[in-house]
Amino acid sequence: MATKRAQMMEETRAKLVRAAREAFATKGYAAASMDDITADAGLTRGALYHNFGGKKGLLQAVVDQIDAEMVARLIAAQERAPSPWEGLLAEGVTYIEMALEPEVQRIMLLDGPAVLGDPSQWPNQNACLLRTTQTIQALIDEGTVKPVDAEAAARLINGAALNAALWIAAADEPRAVLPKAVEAFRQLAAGLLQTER
Amino acid sequence: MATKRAQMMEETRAKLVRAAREAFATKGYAAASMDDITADAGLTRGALYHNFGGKKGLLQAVVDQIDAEMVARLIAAQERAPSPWEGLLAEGVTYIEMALEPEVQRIMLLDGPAVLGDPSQWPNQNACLLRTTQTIQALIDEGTVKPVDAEAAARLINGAALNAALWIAAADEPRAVLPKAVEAFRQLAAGLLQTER
DNA sequence: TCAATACGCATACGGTTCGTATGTGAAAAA
DNA sequence: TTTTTCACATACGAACCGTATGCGTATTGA
Repeated sequence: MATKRAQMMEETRAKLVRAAREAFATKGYAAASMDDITADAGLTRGALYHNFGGKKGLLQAVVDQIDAEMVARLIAAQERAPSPWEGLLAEGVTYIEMALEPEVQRIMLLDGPAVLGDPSQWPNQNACLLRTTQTIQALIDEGTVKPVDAEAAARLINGAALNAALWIAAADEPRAVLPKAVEAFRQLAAGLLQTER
Repeated sequence: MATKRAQMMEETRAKLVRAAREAFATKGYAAASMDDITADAGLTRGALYHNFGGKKGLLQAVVDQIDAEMVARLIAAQERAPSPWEGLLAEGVTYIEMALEPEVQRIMLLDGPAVLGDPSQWPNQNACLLRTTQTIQALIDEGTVKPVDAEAAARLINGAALNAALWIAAADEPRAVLPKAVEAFRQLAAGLLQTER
C-alpha cells in the first residue's frame, strides 16, 4: 500500500517544482527567492529544505523534469524520421527548436550549467548523448558516416545545436534566424558523411 | 595634461578588475562577495559602485578584458596558419584550448552568459565570435566555403569547439581525448567546404 | 482502540550580502 | 587662498539564505 504520507510528500514536491519552474523561467535562478517560490506553492522554506536540501537541489529537480521532457521529444523526432541519418539531423533540429522556448533557454542553457556545472554530467543528458553516440556509431557501421570517434562526434553535434539554439533564442527575430541555423547545421553535419558517392 | 585624478581612477579600476577576475575565476560569480573583492584590492564597495555601478558592471569589465585577450590569441593563431581555411581550423583548435582554462570556462562560458545574457548581445559584442564570423565570410567570398550564413556557421563552429572543450576538461584523461576531439572537429568543419572537386 | 513514535513541514533566529544615502578629504578650479 | 568638485569611505536598512527548533498529524505496536 502506498502510504498516505508518501502521497502527500510527492504532492508537495510536485507543487514546489511547479512553482520553481515558473519562477526560474521568468526571473532567473538568482533573482528567484525561495520565500516567493514556497509561498507561491502554499508552503514555506521548511518544506523546500526537507524535500530538496536547498535551492540548488530544487533547481536540479526542475532541470531533471525539463530534461526528461526534452529527451522524450528528441526520441519522438528521431523515430519519425525516414532514415537513421535523417533521424540524427531531425534530432538536432528539434533541439534547436526547443530553445525558442524561454523556459528552456533560461533554465537549461543559462542558469543550469552555471549553477549545476557541466550539462553532460546531468543524468538524462547523459542518456540523450549516449543515444546520439549510438546512432552515430550505427551510421559509421553501415558506412554512411566516416569512421570518426562516435562520442566525439556526438558531443560536437550537440554542442553546435546548443549554440545555434542560444543564438536563436537571443535573436531579435527568432523565426527569421531559425532557417539559417538549421541550414548551417545540416551543412556542418554533412561533414561527417562519407565523401565518395 | 592627463589629470592626476584620472590616473588614480584608472589605477583603482585596474585593481578592482584584477581582484574580481581572480575571485570570479576561483569561486564563481555568485559566491564571490563584493566585500572580499574590494578588500582584496585594498578598497571598499564604495569604489566599486562608483566605477562600475555594481557587481554586474564589474563582471562586464572582467569579461571585456578576457574577451580582448582571447581575440588576440585567435588572430595570432589564424595568422600563423598557411591558408585561410587552415586558419579557421586553427582558430577552432585555439578556441578549444582556451576553453580548457578554468578562468575562461568559469567566467566566459558559464557565469558570463548566465548573468549578462547571450554573449552576442554583450555591449562590447563579443569580439571573439565576430572575428570567426569575419573569417568565415572571407572564405565564402573566396569560394572555399559553401555560401551559408556566416554568423550561423561561426556560431555552430564555436559551439562545437566549446563542447569539445567541456568534454575534454571533464574527461579522466584530457590529453587522450584531445586528438579525438580535434579530429572530429576537423571532419565537422569540412562540411562547410565546397563539394566539387 | 489507544499510547508512543516518526516525520513532514512551519516557525524563529543569526549571519551574510547587497544597494543606497551620506560623509570626507584631497585634487582642481576660482 | 578659498571654493568647488569628486573619488572613495562609511553607515544604515532590507533581503535572502541556512540551521535549529517546535508542532501536528500519520503511522506503528500492543
